[in-house]
Amino acid sequence: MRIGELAREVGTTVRTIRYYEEIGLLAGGTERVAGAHRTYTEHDAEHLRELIRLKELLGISLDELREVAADEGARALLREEFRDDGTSVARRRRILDEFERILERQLELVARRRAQLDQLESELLERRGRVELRRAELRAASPRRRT
Amino acid sequence: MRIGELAREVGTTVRTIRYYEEIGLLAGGTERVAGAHRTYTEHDAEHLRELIRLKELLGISLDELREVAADEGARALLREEFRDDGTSVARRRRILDEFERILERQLELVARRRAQLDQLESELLERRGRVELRRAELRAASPRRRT
DNA sequence: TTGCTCCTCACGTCACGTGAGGTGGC
DNA sequence: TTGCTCCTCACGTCACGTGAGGTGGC
Repeated sequence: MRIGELAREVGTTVRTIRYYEEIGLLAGGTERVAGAHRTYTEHDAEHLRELIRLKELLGISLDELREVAADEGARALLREEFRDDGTSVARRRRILDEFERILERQLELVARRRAQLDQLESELLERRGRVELRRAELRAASPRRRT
Repeated sequence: MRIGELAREVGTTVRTIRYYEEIGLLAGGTERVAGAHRTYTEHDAEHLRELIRLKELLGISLDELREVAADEGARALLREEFRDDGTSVARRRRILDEFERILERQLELVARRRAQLDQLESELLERRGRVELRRAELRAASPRRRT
């Protein structure tokens, strides 16, 4: 797939994808000679979608995102090692530990965001409650005639 | 309160506050002669805290935030009109309608964000579940000796 | 008077947007 | 060959960060 299709598929712009490649956040698809078209796989699309979602939802900078991306890259390597028949059980246990550590970190960021969102929502709901109260007072003080 | 204290209190920077004033998002506290110190009230602090929270949590641009701010400004005016003894009951009803419309709009943005966050979380949890599964498989295949 | 905080430019930076001018594949 | 999408500069923009040089209040 070419860069335009990738952008459409993950809901971003061509410029953003090129920029992420520029700052080393995204590998430039496969290696290519200067001026040649960039090509991407469905796997690249998954990866990018993931990054954009983390950035938008968790509100982290591209620098912080780079760390997450490094985690994801490491994850891919570890996954391969895990699958290799030659890998010892002890080593496999450590790989699983590492996977969990990465996931826990992301889950904690999600939890933190959710807590903030919950508080905002409860405040908005409380305000709406007060508006309803006023409305009830108005009804009690001067009921509207039925038509 | 002066700008430094305001910044500390709402968790932002002096520069950001000045910038928001520059683009007309924030009234510059009370009117002042050029070069004089800006002063703010606790009410200004509330307002700014609100704006920053909406921006960070809902991920909206300062342009969109300006609309919300306009809503908030309108709200302050309407609130005063509501309190005025001369305001008719019918008018008060319409003011309450307006308050609710504004709150509903913000609540919907919150709901949308929450849905996205929920999906991200469920995917992370599912991944963690798969890791746990692998771990169980390892234990079954080659149990670790008790020490 | 000394510190601290404030002020106004004004240039720098991050994360892209937006052409300009040119090349590559169905 | 015509369209479309792609390419590489490179300058513009948004939302601030970061000094430079100077003034104001406890």
